Amino acid sequence: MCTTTSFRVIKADILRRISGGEWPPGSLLPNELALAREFGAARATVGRAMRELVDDGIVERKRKTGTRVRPVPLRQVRLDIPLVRVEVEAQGSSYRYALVSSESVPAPNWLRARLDLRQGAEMLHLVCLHLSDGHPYQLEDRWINLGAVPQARQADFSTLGPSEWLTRQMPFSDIEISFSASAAEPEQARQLSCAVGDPLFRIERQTFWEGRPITFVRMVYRCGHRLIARY
Amino acid sequence: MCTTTSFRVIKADILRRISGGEWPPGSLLPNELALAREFGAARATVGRAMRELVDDGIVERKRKTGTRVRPVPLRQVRLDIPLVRVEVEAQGSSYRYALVSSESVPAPNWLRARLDLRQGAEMLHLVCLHLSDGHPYQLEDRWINLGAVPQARQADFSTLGPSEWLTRQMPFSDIEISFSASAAEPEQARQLSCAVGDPLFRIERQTFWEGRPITFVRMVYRCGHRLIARY
DNA sequence: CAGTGGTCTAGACCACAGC
DNA sequence: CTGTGGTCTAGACCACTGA
Repeated sequence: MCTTTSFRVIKADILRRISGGEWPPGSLLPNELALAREFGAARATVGRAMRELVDDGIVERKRKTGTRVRPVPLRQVRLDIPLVRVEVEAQGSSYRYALVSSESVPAPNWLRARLDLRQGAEMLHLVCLHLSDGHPYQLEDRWINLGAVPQARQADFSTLGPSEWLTRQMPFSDIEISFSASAAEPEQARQLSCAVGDPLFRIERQTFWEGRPITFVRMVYRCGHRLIARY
Repeated sequence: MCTTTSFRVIKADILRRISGGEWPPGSLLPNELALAREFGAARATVGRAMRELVDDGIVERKRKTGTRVRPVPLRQVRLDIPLVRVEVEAQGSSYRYALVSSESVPAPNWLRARLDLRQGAEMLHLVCLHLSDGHPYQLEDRWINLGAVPQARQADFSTLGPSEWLTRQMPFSDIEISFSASAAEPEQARQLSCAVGDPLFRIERQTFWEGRPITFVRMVYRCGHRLIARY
């Protein structure tokens, strides 16, 4: 007999019994103490298995009420947001970066509304192209709040992309990200070598640090791009 | 003095010291025992704080080597994949569902390639429309493998959507999901009340259970839809 | 080999939610 | 009030990995 019982074994066994119908959706599981006795483990070990099942969206726990199988399992994906360079290199392609334009301008109104900037806030506006094996891969339209990140004035974005630069400057920021589809504008079509109006996959991301708006970026990918995840 | 030290406090303090530059990216943290002494906590408590920091992509741990701040923090999003009905209702809108078409056909070649189906595999092909406040919200193009889910023959999809039906039948399956942009085809444009060629946000999802292909679904959203997440 | 994290245990106390 | 999960502790042993 196996004397040591891993929380993984317990988790897997509980999951098996849920999938197998022994504990159908909505039903109540035995309490921690009972399970600990059954598995011959300490209560903390069962607790850890349970905590992971909660994280995975399989069960819900409430004090006094006990542990229930979720009536409908919570499906969730964990998406890694890699740097474009890493993404391209992971596909076995060569990565190249090009700065298309760079200028310092007052924030346009649409951006002020989105980032809650004061009127006339000075922004560094960059357009960058990321290439995979020499072909356009992603077009990056980047706005950096110079009031919050003044050192961006001195940065050289001709060789290092602003994403990489920013993650080094402010590695731990709060982010809102959105995924959508948009039609290629003439300038985008030119940069990405596609037709005007082509459907492009778009990611927009705005970043805050201690409540202050740091940057807004709109990334459009070459035609046909997909973001894939498993769970 | 506070006698009980929560792992949350420890986690927050370590995070603060990392963000503040005390432990810059790439640097080595003190070992668990030293931190436990410093915080006046048990080693397991520090361990739990550390485990969460690993989950959050902030630090890396290796035995013998110790704990390091990740050179570039791993950015990751956790996306909930709700049922359309829940998604619509969460926005405070009324949800309505309509079955557009339903037929049983052999799997077309493109689908056989994607799901690794044998030739002639019989599929239930459904087209469904999900409405928000009476307006088209999402068009669902669903294929169900009748060889793996024969009970789908008897199911009534005129009132209950296939997504909800399937999550009840096989709640715990393996899923591959992809996000992309596509141009509205004539039929899609008609159903979604948009123009042919309009850029549409698209989610494709294929589901397996014990290695067998269960279903493939292609969901296109009304024009302008965004999927939003924070982290 | 020695140092680190990874896990388990037994017991304790606490916090919350139903009754 | 009582039963449940949530957390902490002190100690132990194990597993990996680098020197």
